[in-house]
Amino acid sequence: MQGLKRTHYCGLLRRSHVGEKVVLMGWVHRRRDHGGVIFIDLRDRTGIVQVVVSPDRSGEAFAKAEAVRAEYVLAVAGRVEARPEGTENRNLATGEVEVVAGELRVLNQAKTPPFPIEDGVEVDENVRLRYRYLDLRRPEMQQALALRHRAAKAVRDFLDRHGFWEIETPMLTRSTPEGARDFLVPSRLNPGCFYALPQSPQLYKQILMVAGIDRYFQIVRCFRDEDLRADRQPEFTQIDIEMSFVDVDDVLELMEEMMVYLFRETIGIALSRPFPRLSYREAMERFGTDKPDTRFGMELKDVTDIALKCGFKVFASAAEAGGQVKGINARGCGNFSRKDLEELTAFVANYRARGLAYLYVTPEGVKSPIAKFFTAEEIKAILERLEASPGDLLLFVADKPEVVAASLGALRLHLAQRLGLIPEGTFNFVWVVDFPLLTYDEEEGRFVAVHHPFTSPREEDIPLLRTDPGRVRARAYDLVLNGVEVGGGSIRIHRRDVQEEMFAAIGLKPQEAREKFGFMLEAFEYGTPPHGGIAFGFDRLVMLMAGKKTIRDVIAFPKTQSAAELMTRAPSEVSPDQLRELHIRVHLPPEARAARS
RNA sequence: GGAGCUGUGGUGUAGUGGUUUAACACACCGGCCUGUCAAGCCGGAGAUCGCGGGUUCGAGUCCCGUCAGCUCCGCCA
Repeated sequence: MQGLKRTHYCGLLRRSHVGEKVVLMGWVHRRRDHGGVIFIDLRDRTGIVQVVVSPDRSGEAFAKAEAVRAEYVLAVAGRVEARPEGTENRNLATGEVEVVAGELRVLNQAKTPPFPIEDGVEVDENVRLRYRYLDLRRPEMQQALALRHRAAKAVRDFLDRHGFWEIETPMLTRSTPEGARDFLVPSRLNPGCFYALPQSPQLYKQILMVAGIDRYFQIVRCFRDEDLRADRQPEFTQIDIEMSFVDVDDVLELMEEMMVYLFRETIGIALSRPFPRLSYREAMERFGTDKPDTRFGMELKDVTDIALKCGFKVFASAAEAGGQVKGINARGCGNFSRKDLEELTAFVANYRARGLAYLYVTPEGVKSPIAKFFTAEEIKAILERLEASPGDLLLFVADKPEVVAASLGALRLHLAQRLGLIPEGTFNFVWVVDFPLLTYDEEEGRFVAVHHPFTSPREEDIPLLRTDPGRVRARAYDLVLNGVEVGGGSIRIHRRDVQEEMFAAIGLKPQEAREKFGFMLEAFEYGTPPHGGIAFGFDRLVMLMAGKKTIRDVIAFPKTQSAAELMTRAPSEVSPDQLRELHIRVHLPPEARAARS
């Protein structure tokens, strides 16, 4: 830096610094050349301060400033002065002062950036990711990363204070059945064998409980080779936690405390405890999802009983076939057009709903093509059930329960967004508890674990494992924030016999179980404490705290939907030598081969 | 695997139900300018419209395919 040493950060200069000689280092945010005087907004991660370069103060600095361009890296030595009366800038934290340059050095030049380095830009994400180092210069991105850092720090501080040890677990692990697709890593020293990157440190953290660690946590990268979403990346970060000698309430209470601490320390939000709890069943019934957004109403209402006896065949037959008919009240949407309804119908079709029935509620009664199929009493009952009043629009789906829940649950969110019903800046936590332990997978033709195969069933439901697996309730819990699943965990099975029953219930033969999880079963024979834990999606938490819509905005170097990293252009092909060493031969399908050439 | 949206100078957009020098703003370059802070004024350069094919006398515009980004379904214990 040509002998200069930075004394202050740009964004932190205040009136109290007036008169001080300072040396600043930073990037040229903007240059305003008035011919006789040049203003340079100098930016570092703390913010911006105005540097004044005048030929009256330093002819040499002025000459250099004339050649300076956006994003040049400068060192500026000068004096902090109060801005002349009337030239203060209230939009700037440093707006009361300016630095009058005595000396200016260009530490580096810069090409013109491909997009402006400022907040609120709507640049193609392609371009942002390709030039991520420029994207990350934008103040809002830096604030997001700073928040992420503070959040991690708060979590570490809290857990440390509560006796948790942060212990690292392997990244090169064994591939296990169940769950997401694994990322595999070939082993050079063991030809034909592969490691898997961890989907989570699940097994290790339970083993740590067997090892008597008592309280463990880790802020840890996890990998799942599945398709991406706004809140899903192939590698993501979990706050992974496990505790011994605890039951559900112990975990939930401590984790609530942690959330309260986290939100207060990072974004100054006071959360109130305890967080509400909903059973899985109630969540599905009222919101059509196991991760309900409770920031607004418009809950699903069941009218299956009315539908069963009504003359509308679509409703009646769905109800008779063991399905459901449910509706939501889109309040004040009586002005929706034919076209609006077509759009909504297309929307629910995404969730395999075959149609969307509607009733306009007017002062004169209901208006709807299906109204004629209902008696006056039935209409009255429906209006009461949905708490309808004139001007409302009632929307119904009749189908299998899963389809009704998925489509109306999504429609509820969609309408709320469209109608602006979702209050910004509020944080509604809710625990969802009493998940089913198992669910039947049609494709696999067997029961699969809803959570994971180490989740403990409720004690009283253990006998059902053999007789009626679908009815077994799990000692599992999810933490949901504003409709986003931010965490989930369970009390684990700590007895070998129960674990074996569980494996049997998911159709894992004893021999397979021994092959895949033998180490675990063996460990469980050596004195395993009752234990349980939870893992939080750290990216999702930070996303919500930062008010972002995608976790990409709180990850320094995220991947695109096709799992590519546009800056380094990963993934890439590797050399034949590398493959040979790993004993791997690539066999591409014909269409991929065509695309390469 | 599937559905939808987007793709036009560096960036963001406009672009007639088909034909001219493809328009605008910002950025960029040059000039002027001593108090601006989205500085201002004057001038200039810069896009064959993601890519490929088709229809047509003629395609940024229509059709088909493909690629990329995004949102969603499936998938994600």
